[in-house]
Amino acid sequence: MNRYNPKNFESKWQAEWDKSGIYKAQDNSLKPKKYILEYFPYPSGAAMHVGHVRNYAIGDAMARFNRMQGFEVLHPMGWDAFGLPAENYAIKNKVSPAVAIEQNTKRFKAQLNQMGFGYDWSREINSTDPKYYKWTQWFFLLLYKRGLAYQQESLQWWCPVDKTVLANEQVEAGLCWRCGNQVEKKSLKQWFFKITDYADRLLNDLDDLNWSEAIKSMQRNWIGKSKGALIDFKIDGSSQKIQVFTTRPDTIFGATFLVVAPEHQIVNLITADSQKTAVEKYVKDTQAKSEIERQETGREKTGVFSGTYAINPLSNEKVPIWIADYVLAGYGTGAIMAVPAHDERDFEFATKFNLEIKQVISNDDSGDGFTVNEGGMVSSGEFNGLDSAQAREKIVQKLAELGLGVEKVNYKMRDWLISRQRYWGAPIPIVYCSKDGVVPLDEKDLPVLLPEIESIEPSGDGRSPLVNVESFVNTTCPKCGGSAKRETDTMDGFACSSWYFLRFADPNNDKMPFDKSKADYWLPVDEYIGGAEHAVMHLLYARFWTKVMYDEGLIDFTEPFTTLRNQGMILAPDGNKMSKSKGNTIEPDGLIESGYGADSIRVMELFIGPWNQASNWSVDGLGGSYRFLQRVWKITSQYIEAVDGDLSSSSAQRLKKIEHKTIKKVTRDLENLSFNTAVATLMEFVNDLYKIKEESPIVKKTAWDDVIVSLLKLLAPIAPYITEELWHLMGKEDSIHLQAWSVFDESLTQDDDFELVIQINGKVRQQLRALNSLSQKELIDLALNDDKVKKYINQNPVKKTIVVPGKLINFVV
RNA sequence: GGGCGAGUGGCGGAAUUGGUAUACGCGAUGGACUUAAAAUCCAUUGGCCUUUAAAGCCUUGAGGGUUCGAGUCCCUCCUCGCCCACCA
Repeated sequence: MNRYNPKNFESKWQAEWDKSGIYKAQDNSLKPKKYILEYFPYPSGAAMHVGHVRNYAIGDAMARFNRMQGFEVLHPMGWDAFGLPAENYAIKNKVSPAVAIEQNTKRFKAQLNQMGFGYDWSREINSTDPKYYKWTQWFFLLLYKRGLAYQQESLQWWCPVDKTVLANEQVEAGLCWRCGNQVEKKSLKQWFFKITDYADRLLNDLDDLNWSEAIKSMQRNWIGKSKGALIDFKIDGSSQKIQVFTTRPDTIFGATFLVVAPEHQIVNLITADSQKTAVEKYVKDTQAKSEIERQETGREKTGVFSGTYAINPLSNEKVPIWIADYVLAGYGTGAIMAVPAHDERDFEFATKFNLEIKQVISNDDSGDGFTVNEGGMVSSGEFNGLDSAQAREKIVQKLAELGLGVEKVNYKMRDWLISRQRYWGAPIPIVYCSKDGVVPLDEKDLPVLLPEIESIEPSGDGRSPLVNVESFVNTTCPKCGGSAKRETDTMDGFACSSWYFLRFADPNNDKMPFDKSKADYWLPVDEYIGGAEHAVMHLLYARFWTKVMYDEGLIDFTEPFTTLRNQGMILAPDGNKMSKSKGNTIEPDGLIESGYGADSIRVMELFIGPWNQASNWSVDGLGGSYRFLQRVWKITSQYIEAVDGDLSSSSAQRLKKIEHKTIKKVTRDLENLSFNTAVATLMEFVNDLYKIKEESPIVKKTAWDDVIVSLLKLLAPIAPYITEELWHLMGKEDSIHLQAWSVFDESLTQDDDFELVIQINGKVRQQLRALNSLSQKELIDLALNDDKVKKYINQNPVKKTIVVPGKLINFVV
């Protein structure tokens, strides 16, 4: 047989697997199902590098392992092709996005195929296909129908580089999540999805998900639920009032001033003439500050006195009203009651501007009192002596009686802004009629096709390039039949990815987005694999849509992804993130071309370290993976070519034993996603086989049959090509990937004896072989008769003897 | 500042319920094969330690504790990574 040369057979098997359709998932299977999904990729201009590949290598190993274990596996792939990355690539390269997407998907698909990933390509979807986005538009109408899509004019995040608005989730520390440039605020009329209606459910249902705590806490943090109260402060000498939100109504007697955000509408009203110039200047200065500046931490507090006072509703004290940008206009009511004695920020502000600081909670270890969170109420009138937690309720009760306060739950999460002033997205299925106003389209009018146009560059005037396409804009009103204009904004790409996992269950349905029975069979996704970067975007949106679909009765489950797996990043050998701009990407294509083959890369991706930890790519390490596969090739071909003969029964027994031990260990490792140790175990297995072969040469059709079959099967999920090739060289029929997983016999994994470790005072001093059948007393006698042990005990009396059966003895002397 | 996670050889990393620390791989060194190289195969490879051997001692970020026994459990501290960050 030839030497191991992956070039000789990898593309052959790709074609063969494709032809025989071995990865097709059956909708009506009697087997238990397993839906394994990797995030569907953006087919951007940059090809996939070995970092991206890891994601798919993990999913593919899981899919193959589960298939061999008897599950009906759905492992599909598609393209998240709408959105800025694809569009920007198209603009930069002066091609139409549609053409760019076609080229890039082709390239990505070829890369996935050459890596040997087993997808059910009969279910391939593309979010830019009208057959797909028809249903994305259908979901828009569903949300509209359910009162969850609405239009509103307000200040929005605007990216001046990408020339579109962005959702809250898509702005990271004042920067656009896509291009990394500073965003601005711009007032525009926009479409929103009312995700805030689902805030509580999105929060509560997290508890039962098998997701990492990191991602769950990111979502909890993002939803940002806090319980508190709305409290009205009358403005002194006016009938007007200021409403504040606080989580600590118990501290109200310590509220020595109010602070309102500079953007608050009431600012003009409360500004006294004497302070007019100062306030106007402050408000203007604030506007000039970038979002980044405003969000800088450790920044010194700034603010200005309005010149007016409010009345504390319980203490009836006159408290000054200040204007400061440390209060955010968009959260709560945009105004706070400041309690400097018990809030660090208020304390800092009060100290700087010499405002009164009044302690209202104290406890025994309180010191100066300013750090006390909970304790007994002081200086709080009738509430003195109460515990702060109790006072919280009593005070809200009292305020409610006075008609000045009410309990309130607040969320940091805002509604999801989904309009984009860009060309490359699914058109929003809405028309504006001079007679009927805003009119949603009928389902029969879907899809609203995205017209092919020449200039797709956004103008930056807050309108999408589609406004210039008259044939698109001018239409008729579905209600009155009169002339109407289409909405020209397109939907956020995240709308497309909020339901794609359902489409895979029924990808070619042209009557419905999916058939309910198919969705209920395949969904929820059992294993969802991808990076952590989607924690508060895609993963929150998809959960929201799923709940809406459940409420509409389209599906019977409320969470889309039962288990979420965030794989660790593969970094460049220098430890940096791989990126095209840094020029440090390593693509699989070249490695395959130079002879390593896809299997070596796959072994390396999984062997490099725990699947959920970041690792640096190593070219030397890849050589090690290749050598391992070569040894597998060699030992298998020696077995195939061997001449029949005899094998000593002790060698046969040894083979059997290591085979079953290996099956046991690898099975457990794959169940636990411990791919790196599974590979290590297989390497040890092969090393052992070499040793045994050395002692007694391989003979055919004896103990070696099962051993080699098991070796190939155990390796198949990780290295599908070499195992398939060797499987067929052995003369086997069908694909190895459709075979049943090897099972181990527990009794065959047991040894007759074990290495007894003998410790004296906790230090290992001797190791002896001991039979499993020995009693504790016999073990102790065995140990005490050993010369070395005798030497260490040195005739001292043994105070204590600890025997761990099957493992060790510790003598305390 | 808050949350989550992690610190083990020259490097990536391994270690069921506390029970032989350093599996497996890389790198390195020596050897076999070869005219030579590559490839392959074999051996060695935590530190004190410098040629070998024996013996000993030390070693899982630092310090303490529990225990017959701690990488693993508890306390204090240090460092790094990721996420969030003036959310009242």
